[in-house]
Amino acid sequence: MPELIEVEVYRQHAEAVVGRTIVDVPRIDELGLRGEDPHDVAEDMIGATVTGTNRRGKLLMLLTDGPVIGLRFGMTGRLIVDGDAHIDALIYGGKGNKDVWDRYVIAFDHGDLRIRDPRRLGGLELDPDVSRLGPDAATISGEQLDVVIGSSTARLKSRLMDQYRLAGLGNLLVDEILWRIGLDPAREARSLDTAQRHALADEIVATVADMTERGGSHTGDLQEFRFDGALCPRDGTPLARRSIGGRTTYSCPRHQL
DNA sequence: ATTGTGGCCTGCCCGC
DNA sequence: TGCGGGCAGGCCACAA
Repeated sequence: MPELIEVEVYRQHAEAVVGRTIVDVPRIDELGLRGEDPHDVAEDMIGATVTGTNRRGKLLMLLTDGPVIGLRFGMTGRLIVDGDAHIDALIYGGKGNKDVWDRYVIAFDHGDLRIRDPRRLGGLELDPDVSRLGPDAATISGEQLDVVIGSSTARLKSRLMDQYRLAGLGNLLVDEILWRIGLDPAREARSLDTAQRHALADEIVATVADMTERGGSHTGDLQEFRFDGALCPRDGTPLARRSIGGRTTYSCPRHQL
């Protein structure tokens, strides 16, 4: 579920643990450690005091006087601070909420922080290489997006979802943005002229801001029409459902060109 | 190098 | 009610 918007909310809630010291890592899911040894990772975290938080795209970081703790949420991860699960409205599937899905638990001198992730596609990485991520989509400028798109022959949607080029956009946000601005997700990225690239950057920023205000990535105007046979809420044309870049994609064949 | 594909995991929903 | 298939808002390794 989490795209940039949700992760930013997680970051704000994670601020509550600034100043606390890690005393234990009682649960750590080996699957999301990129091959690192769970015991070693836990040992490196214990004793560290959290000094702040940061976010780049969908990557949440806990800054400490030791390693930076990078947290990823995959498709279904949620952040729970001191037992309080925020963004309940965004719960994957609508209801599930079980302790056994707590894949990572970081215990502090008081309270704890956990990642509850049914599908185990999230992860934890110490000192993640943030420089490999593109600029954050929430504040992307026209000039920056011009670089992101460059002369790429990839499909526009794929380029916008490439976290190494532009960080933060997921499947839902990209579909919403391209629907709003009227661009075909399947067209070649490089086919956008300069004016279109600048307009698209503005649309990205505006859409992220709008959906943040509304309450999340799932609150877009297109969201409720993401099903087979739905009609475009703007012009009534049957929406196209395609797989682009391996992601299910909805678009309007009439006004997205 | 860039781009596209498949797979990882698990839970849920739909149709039989 | 039970079961199988398909699907899911992310990311990575790998192939062409």
